[in-house]
Amino acid sequence: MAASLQENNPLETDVEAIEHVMLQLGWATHRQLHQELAEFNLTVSQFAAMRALQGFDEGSTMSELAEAARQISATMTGIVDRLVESEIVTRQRDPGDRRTLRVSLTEKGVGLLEKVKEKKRVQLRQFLEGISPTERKIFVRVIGKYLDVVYG
Amino acid sequence: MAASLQENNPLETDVEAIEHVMLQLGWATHRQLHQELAEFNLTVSQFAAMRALQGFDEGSTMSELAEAARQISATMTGIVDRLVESEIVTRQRDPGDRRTLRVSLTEKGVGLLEKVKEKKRVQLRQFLEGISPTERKIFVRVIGKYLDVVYG
DNA sequence: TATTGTTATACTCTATAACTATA
DNA sequence: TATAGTTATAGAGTATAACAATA
Repeated sequence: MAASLQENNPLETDVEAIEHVMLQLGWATHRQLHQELAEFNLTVSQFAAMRALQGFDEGSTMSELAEAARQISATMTGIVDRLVESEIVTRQRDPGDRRTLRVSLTEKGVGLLEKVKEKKRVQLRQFLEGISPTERKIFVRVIGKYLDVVYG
Repeated sequence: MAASLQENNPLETDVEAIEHVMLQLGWATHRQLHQELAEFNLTVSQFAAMRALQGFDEGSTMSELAEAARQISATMTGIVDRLVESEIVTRQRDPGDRRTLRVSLTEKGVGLLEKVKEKKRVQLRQFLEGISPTERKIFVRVIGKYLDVVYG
């Protein structure tokens, strides 16, 4: 029955194929990144926070940062504690509203982030060289749509 | 300078675009899954272990399971402890070699895994309906190549 | 002695609830 | 009173190193 459903419904065949490949991708990506970041004494959550901070030129508040990195603020407090300890970010009171904190990447943080990203780019170049320009364009567009639908 | 490099080198432009989108995808996927699994009282690592167990009809040893789920065995011991506690898997001595353990999904475990996967399929169908069959085929093939290159 | 797996330890992440300081 | 953020607490994941049981 499942077989005949699939024969008559190519969408459903693709759903199963993509379900498997996306779950595989998600976990493999996470574990791989976890191990690569260990060489830099970083965790995946810390790296996500560092990436999120790139988007804020004037420094981010704790709440903005938590939202951008998909965490709650209590969790982000601990993550930033350790990034401050490692001198990767600074956390300073906003003079205008002393309840608010401004978190910014230090020079060291910016450099470290760039180093990690360059390492990832090496893998990506190898991957992209194996697919055609058309496939590349479609891939980027389709991943964008995936993000919209699943996390939009 | 970076701009002129990119103008003359479409590959490098794609590297930057895909670097961003893949890191975004990796973290968003992880956090989303973490939150969705909480409703089932599961963690992402437990779910990865459950998925890995599907591939073993006769039950998996701890070392096989650890490798399939990309963990070391000491970590897997703790994960399986909690899956046994929740009656999602069983862990039994192999009579032929009493050093070895055989881990298998219970009926409850199989059912729970199917429930989670069906929930993910609902999102996937919505996504796939928004892209053409050609794009789907390319997407599956390209993701497969990505997995080969990056985690090969 | 070699292999299979667990235990001990230390640290990080995570969510919830209660709390402090400032507005 | 409302807002921004931290602290306290409890549980889970992770790697390393030392250990026990079996072959």
